[in-house]
Amino acid sequence: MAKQLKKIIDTSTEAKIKEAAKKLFTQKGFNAVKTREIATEAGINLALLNYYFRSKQKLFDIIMAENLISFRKGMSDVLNNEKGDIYKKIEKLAIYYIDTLKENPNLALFVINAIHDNQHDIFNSTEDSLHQSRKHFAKQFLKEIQDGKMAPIHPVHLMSNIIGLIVMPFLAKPMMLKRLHVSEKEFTQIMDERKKLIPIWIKAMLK
Amino acid sequence: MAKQLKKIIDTSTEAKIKEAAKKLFTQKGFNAVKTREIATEAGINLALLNYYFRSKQKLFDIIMAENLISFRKGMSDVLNNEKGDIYKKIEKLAIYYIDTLKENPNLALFVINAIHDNQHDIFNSTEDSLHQSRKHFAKQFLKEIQDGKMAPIHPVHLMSNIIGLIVMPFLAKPMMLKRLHVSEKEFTQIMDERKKLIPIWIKAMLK
DNA sequence: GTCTATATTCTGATAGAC
DNA sequence: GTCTATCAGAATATAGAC
Repeated sequence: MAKQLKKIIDTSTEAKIKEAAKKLFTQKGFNAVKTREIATEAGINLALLNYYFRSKQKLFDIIMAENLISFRKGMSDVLNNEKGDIYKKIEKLAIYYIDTLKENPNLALFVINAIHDNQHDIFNSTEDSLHQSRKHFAKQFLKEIQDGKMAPIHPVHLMSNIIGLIVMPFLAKPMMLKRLHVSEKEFTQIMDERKKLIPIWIKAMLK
Repeated sequence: MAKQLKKIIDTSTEAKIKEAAKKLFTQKGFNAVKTREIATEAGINLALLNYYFRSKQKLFDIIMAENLISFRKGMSDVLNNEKGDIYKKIEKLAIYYIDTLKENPNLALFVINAIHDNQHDIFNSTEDSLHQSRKHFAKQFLKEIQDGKMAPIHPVHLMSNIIGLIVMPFLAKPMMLKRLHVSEKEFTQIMDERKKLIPIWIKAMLK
């Protein structure tokens, strides 16, 4: 009880280290971040990092897990609980991820790198909720096709298109800003536009 | 003359190092790759790496440049030289990049990471050819909108959509294969399908 | 729990023999 | 050109005082 309360309002050293590590690891990846950097960013001594987390690797694993959970949470929530049709769900997905990535654009690259990193088997965690929600979404998808409302395409196409349209602008953001002479503020506005546009686009392209 | 011939048929130590470095750097990035690893992969001694390339950094810069050139070459060629309409160009782009990424799926992640890496200013090289070709493509794009053939959207939307649809499946490939139970062969087939589908999709969504 | 000082390992690079 | 041996510095991790 007291323990739980402590955790919630934790502004302790442990929390500070984790926060600093999260910021840096998400931004630059495992190898580019040095433990001294984390310590400085957290405003603590280097030795405390190992005192609380034993090793840099263990600290990273925790950050990795938390990032992935927050990245998946939206998908699980939307696909599972929303009663809407397939395009409504896509809109909810777009809203959730675009808002998340607006706050932390580096999260996209972090997750993509994690997907390619064989060291961490991030697909191991058999999250039943997410698995089930996907099944339901897949059913809706198949029904659309059977009813002749959607062109018969492979699920890989659908998923690639949804994820691609949502995530790619954030992955290519530095290029977009420089090459197309777009300001941060404009970029944010354009991303907000996409929340409405993406479901419309998906519907149009798969008709 | 003799020198040039030598370079073309080079299977020498220098070439072996470069090949090994290219493979590893493209796969894992600069920091994750250790010089000893490159030496082992190339089947040579560690000292030879510095003998031929002076430093790890210089070696990486060469690989980086070559990767970026091969990644841009397609864009420059297509946008510049092709006389087709905007959708024909998009199809040519899709064909070029999908074929390139089929051979080296890691290239996509490498370029994305390079885009985010402030250490290497990859936008500095003022390739006039590419710049000019973009201008022409931009004109075609604007004309489509003025003629009422295309919805009036920001260029960021268009570029995000084109790049997203082409590149995202390769970025998410490990996830796609595992989660959607797709084999390597199937994946390749699906990517080939996308060459024809992407221009059609873009046309449909932007009408 | 927190710090200073230090041990230990890793890593890029070089010297010098062949 | 290629190798072995080694250096110098960086980076992770720990010992031990407070």
